[in-house]
Amino acid sequence: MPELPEVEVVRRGLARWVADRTVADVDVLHPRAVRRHIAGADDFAHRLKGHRIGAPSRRGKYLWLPVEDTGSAVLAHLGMSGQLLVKTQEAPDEKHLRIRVRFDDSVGTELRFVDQRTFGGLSLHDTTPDGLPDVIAHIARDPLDERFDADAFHHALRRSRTTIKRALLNQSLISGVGNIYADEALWRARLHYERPTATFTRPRTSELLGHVRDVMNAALAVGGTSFDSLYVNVNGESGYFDRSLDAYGREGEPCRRCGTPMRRRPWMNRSSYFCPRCQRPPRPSRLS
DNA sequence: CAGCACACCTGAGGGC
DNA sequence: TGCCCTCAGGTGTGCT
Repeated sequence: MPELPEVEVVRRGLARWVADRTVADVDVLHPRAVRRHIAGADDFAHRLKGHRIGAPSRRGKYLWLPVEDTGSAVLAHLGMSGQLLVKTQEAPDEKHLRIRVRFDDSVGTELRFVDQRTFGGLSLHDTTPDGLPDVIAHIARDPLDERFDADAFHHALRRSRTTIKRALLNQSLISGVGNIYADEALWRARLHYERPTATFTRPRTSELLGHVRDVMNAALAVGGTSFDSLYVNVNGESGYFDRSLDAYGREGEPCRRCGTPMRRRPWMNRSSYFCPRCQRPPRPSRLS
């Protein structure tokens, strides 16, 4: 599942292989891939055709490509299985090819949006004065953004009657963290996923944020190393990062700190992985 | 209004 | 062999 580091590597690939090229033609092969573009597939294609693509940006798991001279941008979310691939025009279509973008140049490559489970998609939106697509104005800055507001995040934790993993996955408080990196950061911070946030001290919040950044930077470092070689990461063919995970998916395997078998618990229609010894559950609270 | 459940998808994998 | 069930999970929506 693409989370922030994966999306950032895709963004870098787009900056290298797609920015500054002019769109010749767009094929939407599956309507669901543009479902967030309310005006429909034909409108999406028409509004891109003939326009030059600017430098890609990212916030959390969203990335966008400015469409020059239009005040709009192509917003992309990869969902759970989406990939943005740069392929030669001769390459055979992928089984789950949803959108193809051809360019008006002689480079010989095209941009493809491929998505098996169709949770992701592309859409065109007006941009706010600071260049952000209007529909993601509610998405918080991510922890790798130098303007991420750690104080605001901490105060939101204090204010909320929620638990820490819910807060980490709440993209309006902190963006870019998904189920995998949430479990990883909580394991590193020795925090149980159901710990209430209202009592977090500032040092505890800071330490957790540090672990979130560390685990993301580690993934980014791995993904960033091979990104120059080909289109390896922008096309995702080698899969997502070879993550060396300490918590996620390790049910029954020994905790890498204390050796206690890791556990998996159903949680919000997904799973939480944790060490029952390092990450003690909070005492039941009478606060409702 | 905050918090939470649920719909949306498809393919892999396990049980029988 | 094949059918059915479960699981994977980010986001927007709608309900309490």
